[in-house]
Amino acid sequence: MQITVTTWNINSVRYRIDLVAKFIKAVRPDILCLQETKCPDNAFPIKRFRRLGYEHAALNGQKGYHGVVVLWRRPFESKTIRDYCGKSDCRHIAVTLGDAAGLKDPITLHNFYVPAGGDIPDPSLNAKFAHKLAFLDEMHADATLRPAAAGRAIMVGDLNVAPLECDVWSHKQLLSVVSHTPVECDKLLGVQKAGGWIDAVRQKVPEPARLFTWWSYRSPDWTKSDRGRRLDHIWTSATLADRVSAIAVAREYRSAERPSDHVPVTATLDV
DNA sequence: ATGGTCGGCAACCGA
Repeated sequence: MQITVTTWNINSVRYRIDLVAKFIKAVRPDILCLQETKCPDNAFPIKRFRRLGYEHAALNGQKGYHGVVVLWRRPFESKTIRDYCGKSDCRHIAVTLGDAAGLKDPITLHNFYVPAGGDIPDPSLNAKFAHKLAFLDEMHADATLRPAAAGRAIMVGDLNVAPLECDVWSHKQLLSVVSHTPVECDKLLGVQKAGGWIDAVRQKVPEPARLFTWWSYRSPDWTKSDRGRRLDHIWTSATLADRVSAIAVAREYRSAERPSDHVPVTATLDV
């Protein structure tokens, strides 16, 4: 069975619902993972997604900030929400795809929204950066994020770290910019290594090819300078790594009317 | 070197 999985930081799902619908009609992903929905569960546009073909939704939203969701055309086996750093700020949701959807060997799918970390890359001066580092430490320590032991798994999301030199427009100029500082890059790669995760995107677009998924709202013309970063990720357990047949970064959505600052990233897998 | 732009929600927070 072939499935396509999309991850997209949508920066308000209600504000950009028509753009999401346009993407769905064009790409028709089986599973859609959104971050920064900024929408409490009781206000989520569930009917619109149902009309677009997604009968099943696993929601973890709140008012105003953060929020993640997984939408699927088929039923989930189970849904799990984990809180990190003692906060219930809607940055994680996991679902299991299994029997009910015709999958003999189940797959756990994690959808993350890692804290951005503020501007100052010093945890003693900036509580938001300290929170980001602690969040990555908890991910590292989380046994449920170790598919090497637990079986088939996919991890997607806005991880808010561009870990490789070719994940940013200028490695040197971003060394002290939050999202590409060595400490957070090391921690994210540590999470990856501890779980035996394979970076599915970099498997298809290997170093040193530059690849970005986010461009700041603050640059007046993002296409001219192309000063982007790869903050959005799709990882698979080693058992699924050779099942990834394609990766697509839908860059053109950054040029949409009223765009998100992130673009959709889609993986195609034979499961 | 600095400030630049978003969305939520109604003054700033978080990004």
